[in-house]
Amino acid sequence: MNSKGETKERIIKTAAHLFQLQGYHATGLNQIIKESKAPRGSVYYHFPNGKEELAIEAVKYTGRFVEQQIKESMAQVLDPAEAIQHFVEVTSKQFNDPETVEGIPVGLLASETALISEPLRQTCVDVFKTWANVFATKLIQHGFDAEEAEALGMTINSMIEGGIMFSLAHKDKQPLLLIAQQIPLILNKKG
Amino acid sequence: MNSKGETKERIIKTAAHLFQLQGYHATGLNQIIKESKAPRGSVYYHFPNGKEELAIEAVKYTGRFVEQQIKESMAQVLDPAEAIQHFVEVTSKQFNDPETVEGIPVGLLASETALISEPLRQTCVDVFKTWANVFATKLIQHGFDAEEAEALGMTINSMIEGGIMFSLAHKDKQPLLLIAQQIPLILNKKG
DNA sequence: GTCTATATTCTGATAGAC
DNA sequence: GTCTATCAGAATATAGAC
Repeated sequence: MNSKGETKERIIKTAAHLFQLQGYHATGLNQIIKESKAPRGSVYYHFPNGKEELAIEAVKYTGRFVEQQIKESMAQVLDPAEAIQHFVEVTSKQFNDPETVEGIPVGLLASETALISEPLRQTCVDVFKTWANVFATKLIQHGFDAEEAEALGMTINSMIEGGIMFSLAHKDKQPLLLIAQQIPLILNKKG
Repeated sequence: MNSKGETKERIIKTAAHLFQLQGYHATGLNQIIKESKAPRGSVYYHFPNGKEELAIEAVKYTGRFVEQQIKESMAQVLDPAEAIQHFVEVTSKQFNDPETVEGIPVGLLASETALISEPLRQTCVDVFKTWANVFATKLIQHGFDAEEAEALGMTINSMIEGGIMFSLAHKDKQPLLLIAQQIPLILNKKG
C-alpha cells in the first residue's frame, strides 16, 4: 500500500514514543504493532533483526529529533545558560501530555539495555555524544576552552537526563525545571 | 530451616542487586530465585503480592543502605562539596565490579515503574526525598538557607543519578566522576 | 516455612499465503 | 510489501504436598 517508507517511519515513531515512556522491556512488539496500526509482518520485514534493530532505529530517530531541538534553542538564545534553559523548557512541556512525547532523551533505554545489547548501547552512547557536542560548541563560541566545554556538555546532558528521570518518577515537570535552574551556576566561570 | 527472617533478607538483597543492575522488567523472579537460592514458594510466602511487593522492599532496602553511606560521607568530611565528592567516589567504586553492586541508586527502577505501579513509584519518591534531605541538612549546617538547600539537595541527587546512568551506558565510572567534579560549582554561592 | 509441579498469559519470532 | 496463524519459550502466579 505504501510504496515509500511511510509504514516504516510510523513504526519507528511509535516505537520511539513507547520506549521513551515505558522503557525497552516494558514495551512489547504487540503494543507497537497495535498502536502503530502496522501489520506484524511489516515490522519483521522492515526490521529483520526484530526488537533490537527497531530500538536502534528508534534511538537514532530520537537522537536526530532532540539534536534539532537543542540546535534550535542554541540558535535562538544568545546566552548559553539561557539557551539551555530554553531547551529544557521545551522538553519539559512534553510532561504535560504524555500522549505527545516525541523527544524525551534516552537515558532509561540506555540504562536498561547497556548490559544486554552492545550495538544498542553504542547507539545510545553516540547519541549522547552528539547532544553533548552541540552544547559544547555553543560554550566554545562563548569563550570556554575545548576541554572544559566537553566536560560541561556531558554534565549538562547528565543533569537533564537526571531531571527527566526525577520528573518521570514524580509525574511532574517541576523537578526537571528546578534542576535546570541550577545549570547557570556551573557555567559561571566564564560566560 | 530459618526461623528468623534470614531467607527473606537474602531474597531482598538479591532482588535489590539485580533490579539495580538490570532494571525491573529485565529481572525475572526465576533469576532472583536462582541467585538467592531461595525456593519459589518462599518468595510468595514472604511477598504475597509478588514481584511488585518484592521490588518495594528492595527499594526500601537500597534506600536505607545508601542513606547510611551518604550520612557517613557527610560526617567524615567537613566541607559539603568535598563530602559529596567523597560519597560519589564510594558509589563509583561499585562500577569496578558489578558483582558487588549493593547501593547504586534507584533511578532506573523508578523510571521504569512510574507509570505502572503507584505504590512502587511512591516508594522511590520517598527514598529520593530521604537522600535529598541528608544532603540538604549538611548544607544548612554550613550556612545555606532551607529553601536553597532543598533545591540543591534535589539537584545533587539528580546529577548523581544522571551520572550513574551515564556510567552504566558507558560501562565506565569516569562519567560519574567527571560529573561529580562539577558539583562544587553549584555550591559556590555560600559554603 | 519449604518445595515442586503446573496454570496462564504474554513475549519475540517465524512461515507462508496473498 | 501486507497480513494472519502459529510457534517455542519465558514471564508471573498458584496449588497443594511436605
